[in-house]
Amino acid sequence: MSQKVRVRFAPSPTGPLHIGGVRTALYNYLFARKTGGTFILRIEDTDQARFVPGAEQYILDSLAWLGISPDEGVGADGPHSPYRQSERKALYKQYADQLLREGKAYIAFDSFEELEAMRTLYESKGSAFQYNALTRVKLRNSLALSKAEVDALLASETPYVIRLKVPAKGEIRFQDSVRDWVHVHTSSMDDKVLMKSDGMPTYHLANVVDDHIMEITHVIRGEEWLPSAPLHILLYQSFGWQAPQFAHLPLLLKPEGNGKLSKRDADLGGFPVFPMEWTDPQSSVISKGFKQEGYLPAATLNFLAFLGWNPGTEQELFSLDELVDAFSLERINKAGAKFDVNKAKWFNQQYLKQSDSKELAQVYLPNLPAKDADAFVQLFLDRVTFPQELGQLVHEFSQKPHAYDEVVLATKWNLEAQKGLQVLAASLPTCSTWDADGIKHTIHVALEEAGIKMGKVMQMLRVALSGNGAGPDLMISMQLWGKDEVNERINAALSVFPKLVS
RNA sequence: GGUCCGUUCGUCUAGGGGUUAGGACACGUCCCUUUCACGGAUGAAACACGGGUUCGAUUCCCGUACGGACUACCA
Repeated sequence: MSQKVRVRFAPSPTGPLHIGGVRTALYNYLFARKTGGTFILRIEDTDQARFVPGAEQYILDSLAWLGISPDEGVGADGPHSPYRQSERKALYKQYADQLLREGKAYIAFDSFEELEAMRTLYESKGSAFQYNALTRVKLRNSLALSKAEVDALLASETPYVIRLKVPAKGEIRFQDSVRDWVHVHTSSMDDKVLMKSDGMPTYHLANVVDDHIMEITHVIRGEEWLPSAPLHILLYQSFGWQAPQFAHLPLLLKPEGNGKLSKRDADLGGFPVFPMEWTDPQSSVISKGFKQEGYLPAATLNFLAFLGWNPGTEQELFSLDELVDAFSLERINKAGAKFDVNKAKWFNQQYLKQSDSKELAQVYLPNLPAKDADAFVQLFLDRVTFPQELGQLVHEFSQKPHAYDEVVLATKWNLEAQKGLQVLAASLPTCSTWDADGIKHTIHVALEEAGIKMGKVMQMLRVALSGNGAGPDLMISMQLWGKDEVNERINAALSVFPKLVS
């Protein structure tokens, strides 16, 4: 297989893109970049009933936000246009007809109701109904019915589907990049519908036809597709095409308990499972998005990349380029990975700290003079997980305290502290150089002259100024508040504290 | 139920016939710091179970258990 690598991400526009889908897209992207191949986006909208307006644009926007946009496909165009399956409708019928002609598929007239009845019947007998070599002879299809009957049904425009005639005996095997050899007996597969009665192909047919036509070399998709992979192999064989290399990715599991990660888990856990915020067009319900929650694209990507893949080194922080460089299909794990918000937050923090403070200032503190904003960002950057916390922190910082830490007050407020604050109230206004060093010097000198230890006063000073017992560097904070504001706050505290404590 | 897939610290994982089973998140302790955060150090913490194969198995094989996915004219 020395041909050029072509991979595709093929979501269906049935709602917001799930974060597991984003990871699938990422792995496809990484593999394409790594191998110098092409990353294609194909929209699989063959289910007319589940179509959700806006979902396709959402997919495009999400990939763009993360910087993993397709090279070819919807939103990028390319030699195999169109890339929306609904617009390729006519194509699939030809291939289904080909199978029909060659006796590898057949027409089935069974209605939903009839099939449902079969299922309940089998269920009552404790087994599961399968449309296969054993049962098809007794059902309403072109294999069981006479030619005249079939023609009559066709003439009366009875709805029908086209089903694949799965051989009664045989074994399908393929070598998955993640799981190695997988084999399955055709007897356990059923005659899957290829063409639906509405004239649309099912996923199975459309995906195989398109992957072949679009010269896809590697199909990298979620593990939920593993059970139908043998069917797809069988289709490739039926057409006489070479099947692409498959790689079935481990599932993303819910953080608590077991099972596939769902939107419900996200709501419960208070974290997003969608890359961007999504408003359901029907219910207007809003779902959280990584973007809006304050996750940086690079952090999101890094976090996602490590859910099911690992470079084998001890490096944890990887830029997109580094991920591309380190990525390989062989290092993808087999077992499902639980989604851990803590880890996601940690990644975000790491990337946030590496961010340019001026840029953050511009985006998150747009109303402040650039110089101040930058100083604030530097003061608070170590203490936030998400950038939007910066705005909140700065807002609180610039407000006069409306409450004072009671615990600190109760334990640290005494005559010595009071005297210390009085000393500072008197000496700080004389500070000639109002910057962190100058302030520190002034405080040192004043307290030393008064014979008071720093430790006895400093936390009270912090409470007096901010109301809080803990916070960022006090000297820099004071510099940012400015001399007048600091004095006001100290004097206010001096008049309030005695009352609060008594 | 059937088919398929999986199982190393709580979580993400490295490793792979002989290791003190390594790292990261979270957690504990200590250091740094006037405080908190950051950072640094350190601790507790894992090979699901049972059989083989082997001088030796967490690693290979087979079972069992547990978990998951799929089982639609959905993808």
